[in-house]
Amino acid sequence: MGTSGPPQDGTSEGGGRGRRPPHGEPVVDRALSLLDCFSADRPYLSLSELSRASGVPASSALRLATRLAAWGALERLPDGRYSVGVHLYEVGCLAPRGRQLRDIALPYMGDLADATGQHVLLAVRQGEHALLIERLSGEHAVDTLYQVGERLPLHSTGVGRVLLAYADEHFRVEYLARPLVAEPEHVPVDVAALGEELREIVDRRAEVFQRAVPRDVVSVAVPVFGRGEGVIAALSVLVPQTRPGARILLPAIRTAARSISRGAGSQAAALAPPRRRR
Amino acid sequence: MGTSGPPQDGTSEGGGRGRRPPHGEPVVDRALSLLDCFSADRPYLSLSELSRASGVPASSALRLATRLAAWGALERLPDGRYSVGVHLYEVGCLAPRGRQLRDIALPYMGDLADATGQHVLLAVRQGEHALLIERLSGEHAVDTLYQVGERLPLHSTGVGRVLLAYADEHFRVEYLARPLVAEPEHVPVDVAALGEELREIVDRRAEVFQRAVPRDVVSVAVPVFGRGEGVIAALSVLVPQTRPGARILLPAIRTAARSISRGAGSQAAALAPPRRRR
DNA sequence: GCCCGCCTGCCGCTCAATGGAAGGGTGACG
DNA sequence: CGTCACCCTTCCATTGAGCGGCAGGCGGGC
Repeated sequence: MGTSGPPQDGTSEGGGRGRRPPHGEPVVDRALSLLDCFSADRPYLSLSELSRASGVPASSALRLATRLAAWGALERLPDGRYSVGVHLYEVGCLAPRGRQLRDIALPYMGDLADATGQHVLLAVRQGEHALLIERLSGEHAVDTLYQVGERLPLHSTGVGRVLLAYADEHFRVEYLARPLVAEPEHVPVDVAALGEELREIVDRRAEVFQRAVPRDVVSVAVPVFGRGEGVIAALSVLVPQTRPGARILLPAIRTAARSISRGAGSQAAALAPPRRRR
Repeated sequence: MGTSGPPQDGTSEGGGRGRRPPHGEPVVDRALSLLDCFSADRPYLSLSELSRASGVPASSALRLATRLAAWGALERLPDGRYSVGVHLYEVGCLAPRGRQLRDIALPYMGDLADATGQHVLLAVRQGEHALLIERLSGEHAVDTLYQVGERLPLHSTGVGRVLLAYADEHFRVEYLARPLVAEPEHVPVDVAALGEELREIVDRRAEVFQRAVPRDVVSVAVPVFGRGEGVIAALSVLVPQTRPGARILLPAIRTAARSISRGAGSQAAALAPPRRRR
């Protein structure tokens, strides 16, 4: 409907030229917020789409996008639209918890995919989500569920629950404090039961998580430890529920996770670095 | 008082606090230049290393790095050093010519790796380099040569030459105009001969490139076309020169490249978008 | 033709960005 | 234990880089 009452109010005084925004947000943040407008569903955005999605005025969005494109964070297509640039992909590959972890894990994940014929997932925790670092699919795998680079909820996926169970207590308590809804079922989560389940995950060093939506699958997930101390990732195999006894896969998955741990540990300070300070 | 002269001179007054640099570079560029300091060899940098490598004063580097870290482009380790953050990896995965291309190509590359037992490479052109998007290694592959995310020279690699041969003429002429040195042999390149070779590459739709350093290998490379018009990538198999007749692999590689082309073409406007403007 | 939406260049007004100096902390060396 | 060297962080006066409303140009739909 009408104008949603933007904060113009009476400030219209004067020529209006060159008015700076009252709440100046740092330039860098605005530039980065442009990058957040892209998603797997929308890999191409025009300038005005970019401007609307980020809330940055068009002329400013153009200036920032031009800079980002000059560096290679964005690319401009012949039709004028923008997409994420390969240089950003290039730099992103240097993320130790991203591609480096993936490179270590890939061979073992491949073995698992061959042996089980199902989906094999590797995820790390990023803030309040589990980020899918890699997915390999065996021959008998069900339809695609998640895309690499996608975020999964911590409370209603196998890998997410493992990552949550091993997260530091402060974060875990805060996370459980707010209302959680299982996706995509849209059912509220019983926090007390989840807390108990998380304790059991730590005890068993594994999680077997069933879900009926969008498909009847069982996720068998285990933690991946980094040089002895913390959990750096979660590894999981996704099997259709029609196949009984997903649990018999556990030893194989554990073995693969241990191999990845060993590989990660042998890397220079890599994935679970020494702690000092604080 | 009034000396509005050059920055340094009247240092006595006010102690020279807060002098701005005469040639201010855009903030966004400086922030992004911090990201360029990381490399496969140096995935972890302290603040002062970051400051020295980028040329940004320490206090400014701290401010920028803090912002980048808040967004997830950087991560701060417990020991105070920085690394590239997973959120950047996440966004980088949305690069159509990066991960999307890789996802399309991976199955066919896997088949090639299984069938040949050698290294399979996929690269795109990024500016004046070939960027290695993916590498798969078969069982009999020689030692690792290149890392994913690494840049290769256009004039002295198999994939590079293919990408160069199919680049637009303007770029190609400019590229050949400057002195080229084959790496890592450090031998000047015969530009005339290279130009001729590039024409042959287009004729044959393939390149068979031998090199002795650092290892005796033959690269058999072919172009990957995107929806009919341009070349979007190059696909190559790397075989040791001890195995005769690398050429017999050509049909298999061509088939894989064609499959990738088909996959890329079926993607929405994806990799070789419609052209308008300019 | 007329309208609508998008991209782009323009330009005076500010305040966010700037970097030197200072403070605190840590480790190496003698 | 004192000295030195290096690193990270906070502080702050200064100022030009960033800002966004406006208008012109372009193209597509009706």
